Amino acid sequence: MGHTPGVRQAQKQKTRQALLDAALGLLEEQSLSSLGLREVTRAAGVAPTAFYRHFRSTEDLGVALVEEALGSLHSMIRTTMSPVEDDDERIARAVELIAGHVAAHPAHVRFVARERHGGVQPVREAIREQLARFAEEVKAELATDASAAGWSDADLRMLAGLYVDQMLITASLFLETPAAPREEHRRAAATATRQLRLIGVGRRHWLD
Amino acid sequence: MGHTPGVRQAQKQKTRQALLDAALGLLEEQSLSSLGLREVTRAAGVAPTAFYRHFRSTEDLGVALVEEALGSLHSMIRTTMSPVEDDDERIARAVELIAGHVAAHPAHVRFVARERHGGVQPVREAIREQLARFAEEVKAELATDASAAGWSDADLRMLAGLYVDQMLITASLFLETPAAPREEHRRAAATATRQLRLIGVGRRHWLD
DNA sequence: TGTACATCAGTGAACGCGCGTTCACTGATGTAC
DNA sequence: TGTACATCAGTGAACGCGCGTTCACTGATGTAC
Repeated sequence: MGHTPGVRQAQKQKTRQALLDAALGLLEEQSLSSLGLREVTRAAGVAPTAFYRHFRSTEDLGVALVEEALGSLHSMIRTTMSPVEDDDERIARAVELIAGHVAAHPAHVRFVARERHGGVQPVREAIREQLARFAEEVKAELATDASAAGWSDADLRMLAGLYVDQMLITASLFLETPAAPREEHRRAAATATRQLRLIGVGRRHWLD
Repeated sequence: MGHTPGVRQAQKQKTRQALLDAALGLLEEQSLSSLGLREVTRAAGVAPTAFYRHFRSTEDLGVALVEEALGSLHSMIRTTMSPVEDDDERIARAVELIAGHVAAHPAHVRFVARERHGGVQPVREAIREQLARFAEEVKAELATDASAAGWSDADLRMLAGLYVDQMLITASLFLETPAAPREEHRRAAATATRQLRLIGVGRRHWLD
């Protein structure tokens, strides 16, 4: 491929992505703290020693996976949370959006759910930071809403945190309940909808 | 110790408990899926081969730990949830109760939070089953409450699930925020209180 | 454009180490009479 | 109570295996002139 500058870098990125993809696949059935370096390179089709050109350890790779996984969750949370939650139609759309995201990126969702409380401290910390950032954004959007008039800063923070947690709970629920058994999937969606509705009711009457 | 029957059995139980305790301690800083058999026996002070007299594998030990950990959570959930949640004083007591339980059994709480979505399927399943049982019990108690008149079965199930999830979220929050920095601990308690209050408000106006 | 040299992503052999599991055993505990 | 035998929780040696890490290397890519 001649003298084009960046070929080397592009190939390096490709290998790096192959390692991340291989690791994410392996993590569907185990935790990061038991993920082996050789296991990852074997699945990625490179020599074990190539790993060190990209990551210092599997922990380091885990932190990189957090960025990747929460990057994809990022857009979902914003879309889900930006409109008012109180309206039934909007709730239904939010639940569908979460279900769609889980169907599209099951491995990312599983990784975050698993490692949020997992055995690798730097990864837990990275997830905690990202989720705190999300909660901040949700809070900012809640604050612009008309129904937030009279809410204290702490109340808004609490509600934002509640929504972020609820979104993860809902995503986990869909993960445990794959689309295959349709009836179960519908029941999961119905439960998530009901829970968001109850939070919406509480929100509407918060200042009564 | 003479001819007293049961001495052998009692000593066996003692070793078994030593293995469980050692494992629980090691699991503060790693996941079950990376916990080693030799590691556990070393920490328990027995030969590696003694392990097999009690468990078939570390997975099997993990399932036993679920019983132990959720046995201790069991009583807490019942005490927390049995009275009406709407009253501020009751909410405050519930939050204190959770904080106290986390302070008393941090390793058990961490284990459940970690392995609920962890990499070991039989353990996830055992936790799922126990939490479903708790939710059933909470639902039954909610149903006896006067304020539950007019609630559908599905609504009660949803609310019970919401409370169980919320309790785990609160417990995790306290776990991440040890009592040491008093200010942080108070803020965690304040957040948990606010969230339960909002759920209570939603509950009171559910049938409006 | 061509040549000579530098860079560096990926290789493959080698290492020491701790792992899970097997096996025959030991000796305290339990049981039969 | 005493004796002879059975049970079985815990032992310790041994095994083959895959692990993470090191090292000197190779050869394609990049750069200087």
